[in-house]
Amino acid sequence: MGRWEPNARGRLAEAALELYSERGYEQTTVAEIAKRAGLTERTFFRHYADKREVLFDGANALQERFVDAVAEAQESAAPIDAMAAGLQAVTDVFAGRREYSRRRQAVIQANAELRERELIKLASMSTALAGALRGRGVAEPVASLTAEAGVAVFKVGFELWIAPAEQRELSQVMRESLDALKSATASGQTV
Amino acid sequence: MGRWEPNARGRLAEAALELYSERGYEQTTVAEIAKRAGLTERTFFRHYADKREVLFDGANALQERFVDAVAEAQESAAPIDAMAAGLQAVTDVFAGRREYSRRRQAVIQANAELRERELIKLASMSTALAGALRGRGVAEPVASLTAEAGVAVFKVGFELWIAPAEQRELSQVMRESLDALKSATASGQTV
DNA sequence: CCGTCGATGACAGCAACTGACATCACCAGT
DNA sequence: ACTGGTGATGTCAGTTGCTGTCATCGACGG
Repeated sequence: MGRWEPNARGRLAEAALELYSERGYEQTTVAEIAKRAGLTERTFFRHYADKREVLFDGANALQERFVDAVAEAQESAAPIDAMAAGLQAVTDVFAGRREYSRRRQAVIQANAELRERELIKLASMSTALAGALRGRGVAEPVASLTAEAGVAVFKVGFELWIAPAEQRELSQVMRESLDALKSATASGQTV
Repeated sequence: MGRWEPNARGRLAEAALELYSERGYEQTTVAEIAKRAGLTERTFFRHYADKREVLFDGANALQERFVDAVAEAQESAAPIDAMAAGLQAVTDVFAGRREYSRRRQAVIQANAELRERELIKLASMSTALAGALRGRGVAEPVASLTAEAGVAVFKVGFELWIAPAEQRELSQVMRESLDALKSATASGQTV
């Protein structure tokens, strides 16, 4: 049985998204995913820590890109502007994947456990971003708050981008999301 | 066996926090929690949806208080200032419970599943707060972003408040956390 | 005294996840 | 060509979170 097709991970991820879409996350068993990928349940758990993780394979790459861009932003840039650079950098990870993103997000939003998992990925990003900001000399709690705010902008921007009617580019939506945050947190104005 | 001591829920919550503290969340079985509370495993699941939920009994009350305060803030107040009112209203839920909060938070931070659950509670708050802001006439995406920012301020402020050496009042820490956010999101400054 | 109702116990069962061990293809070194 | 090691997989048994179902018991109103 040492014979194996390449790309086992990818086949598992694909099979999982299909099944979660077709019959729902809870109604899908890991054994079914494994079977569709031509593998066994045990092997699924060797590739993914649990039934949720299979939907979040790209999270690491996304976080790295975000963090690196923030860390390498212009030295003179204010924290919020370093975040802006990160938000722009992250944009092209999703190039040409709007439809895929919609499918995946629909599955996630339909299930609380999956939403939990997404939130902890975002929280991990936030922690890492705060670290990057500290590396730029930003003190706490400003670093953490800026990171949280940046992740909020990403989250809201992304959701706008995958909205049914939306046509604009992700990078533009992100810019507008960031501008909305800036205006919202500027006190003494009625928006 | 219809005989039952009052406060079954409370006893379960207490037993759970104790056991999670003593031997860790994963090393504790639901059967053990139930036994310490003088009940059976089945009864545990009648009171709490799952093994995590037992630590989040107060989440509803907290959210209601936050949301109500935002909804009832001065009509003329800008969104961010309505959030400030909410943040202040929420502080006295924790009055005299700093030590308890530390114990509970230590358990949560030590386990990823529990952190996930906490994050989804905060996300629920954020959604509800955005709704309250919309009720005040705030448009999207400003409402969502303001809500997310407010929750971030709460989260960071709370963590500062339970830090080992911290002595200040929660309401004061919250104020400072909010001020830090405002300065952080004001572009064109080096902080 | 009776019937209903709410909280619980008892039991069976599913599915997520883990540990341990065997198997097989492949590859490097001899 | 033989050999030993390595990595990916299969197999199997077991624990535990969680659910459905039914029975039991005490309280309470009539």
